[in-house]
Amino acid sequence: MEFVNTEKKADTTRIETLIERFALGEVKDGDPVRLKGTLHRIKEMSGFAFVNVRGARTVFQCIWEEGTSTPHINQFRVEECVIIDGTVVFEERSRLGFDIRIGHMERISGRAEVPPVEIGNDRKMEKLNLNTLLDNRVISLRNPKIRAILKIADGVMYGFRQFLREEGFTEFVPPKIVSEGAEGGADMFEVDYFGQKAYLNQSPQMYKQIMVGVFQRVFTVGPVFRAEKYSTNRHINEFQGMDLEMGFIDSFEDLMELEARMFQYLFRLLNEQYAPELELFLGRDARLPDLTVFPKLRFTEAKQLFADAHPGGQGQSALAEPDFAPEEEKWLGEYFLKELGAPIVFITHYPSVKRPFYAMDDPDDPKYTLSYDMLLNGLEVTTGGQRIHDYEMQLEKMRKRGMDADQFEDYLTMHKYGMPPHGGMGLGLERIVQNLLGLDNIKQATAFPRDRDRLRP
RNA sequence: GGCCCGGUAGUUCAGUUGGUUAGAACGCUAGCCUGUCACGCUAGAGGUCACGAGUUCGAGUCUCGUCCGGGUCGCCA
Repeated sequence: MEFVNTEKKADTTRIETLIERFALGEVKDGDPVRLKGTLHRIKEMSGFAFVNVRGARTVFQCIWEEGTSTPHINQFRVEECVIIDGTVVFEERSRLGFDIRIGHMERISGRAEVPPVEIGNDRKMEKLNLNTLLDNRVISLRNPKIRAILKIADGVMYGFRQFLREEGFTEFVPPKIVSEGAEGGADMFEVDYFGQKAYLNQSPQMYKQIMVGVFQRVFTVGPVFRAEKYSTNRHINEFQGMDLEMGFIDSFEDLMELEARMFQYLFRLLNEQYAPELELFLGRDARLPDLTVFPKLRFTEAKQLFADAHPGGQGQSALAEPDFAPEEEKWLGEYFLKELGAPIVFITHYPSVKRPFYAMDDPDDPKYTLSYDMLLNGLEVTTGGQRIHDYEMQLEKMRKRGMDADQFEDYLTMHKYGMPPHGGMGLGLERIVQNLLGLDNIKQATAFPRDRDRLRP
C-alpha cells in the first residue's frame, strides 16, 4: 500500500511567483527558470519573436531567438499550452523589468486551431458584438480583460462571505427546487419533479427567514431564477443572489448600517487584493473610492428631489408613480455623487403596495414600509427591509391582500412558534460587478448568462 | 410582450437614385523588419449579402413573411 502525499510542493512554474520574487530582489540576472502557461500572442520579428504567455493572472513576455531557442516558433499557435525552460534576462525595455529567453519550449496541449476571436487583443475583444462574444464564450473568457470581470465577481462573493462571517453570520444552502413561489408563481420556471409540478426558486426569502429562527444571523449565495421575458441591459434569467437575514434587530436602520460597513469592507478588499483587475477597467493605479458618507432619504423625499429638479411634466409624472423609473434612479445616483461624492445612496420607506406581503409596514404611516433599496452609481443593487415577525400581523396582512394563508403553511409555521424582530436584504452579484466596472450589459458580468434566447454555452 | 433600430468575409464595418466580377481594416497564409504588445511593410487566400417568397430586364439595395440580435419601456436584483 502507498500513501497520498500531503506535503505542499513549491510552485515555481507560476509567473506570478516569479514576479513576486523579482520584486523582492530574489531573482538574479541569468537565473534558469521553468514556467507553464498559454501562448497568448506571437509576434515574429527578424531573427527573433516576442512570445507573450498567459499565466493565471498575468501575461508575461518571452523572447524566442532564431538559432538558440528550440523548436522553431512556427511550430506553435496561440492558445497552445506550453512549458518553457529559459533564462531570466534583466531588460529595461520589458514591461516587467525582465524577459525570459526561451531555451526550449514544449507544447503540452494538443494543436490549437485559429480562434474565431482575437483573444490576445483586448481592444479587439471589446469591439465584439455582445452576441459574438457570448456565442464564443468558451474561449472569449480567456481574454485577460474579460476574465478580470469574473475575478472581480470572485472578489465580491469573497468579501460578502468574509465580512458576514466576521459579523457572526452562518452560511447555509436553500433548495433550488421548490413547490411554491415566495412571492407568487407568475415568473417561475416550471420543472417536472417525478410527475409533480415544481419550480426553480425565485428567491431564498422563506428559507433565510426560517434559518433566522435557527442561527439568528444567516446568509446564502446562489442562483436565483426569474422567468420574466426581460430585454434590458440589467436583467438575466438566472443570477447570483447574495442574501442575508438578521434576527434580533432594534430597527431596520441596523440593516443599512450593516450594509454600509459591508461595502466599505468590500471596496477595501477589492482595492487591496484585486488591484490588477480593477486597473484594467478603472485605469492605471486607479482604485475604488473611499466610502465615507451614505446618503439616506425617504422614498417621498427622493421623489420630491427629482421632481424639483425636473419642473413640468416629467417631474409630475414621477411624483405620481409608486416606484422609480430607471432614469430617476440614474439621476439620484449622479446627484449624490456630484453633491457629496457618494456612489451609494439608500432610499427608505417604499410604498407598501410595491413591497411583498412579508414587509413590515411603518407603524407611523402604514402606507409605507420599513424597507429600503440601495443604489450603486444609480442602479438598484439591493432590496432590504424589516419583515413581519408576528403571526397575527402576518395573517392580517395576507388577508388584506386577498391571499390564501393555507398556501403558506410552512411560511407561517415559523411565525406561529416565535420569531425575533428581523430583517434582511438581497444583493445581485452581477449588478454589483456591472456597476463597479461600468459594463454596458449585465450579461458581460457573468460567465454564462441565461437570457430569453440563450441557453448555451 | 409594446415601440424604435439592425443582420454583408473568422471579426468590426462601408456599400450612392436598383445596374458589370460586393469592398476596407484586423485576423489567417507566404515573405521582409532586432524591442513589439492596436507595431510597420509587400503579396495572397477568404462571401449562399440571416432565411423564404414577391416586384423588376436586373435586388446586398424595394415589398411582405419567418428567424435572430441591439436599444427602450414594463418589472426587478
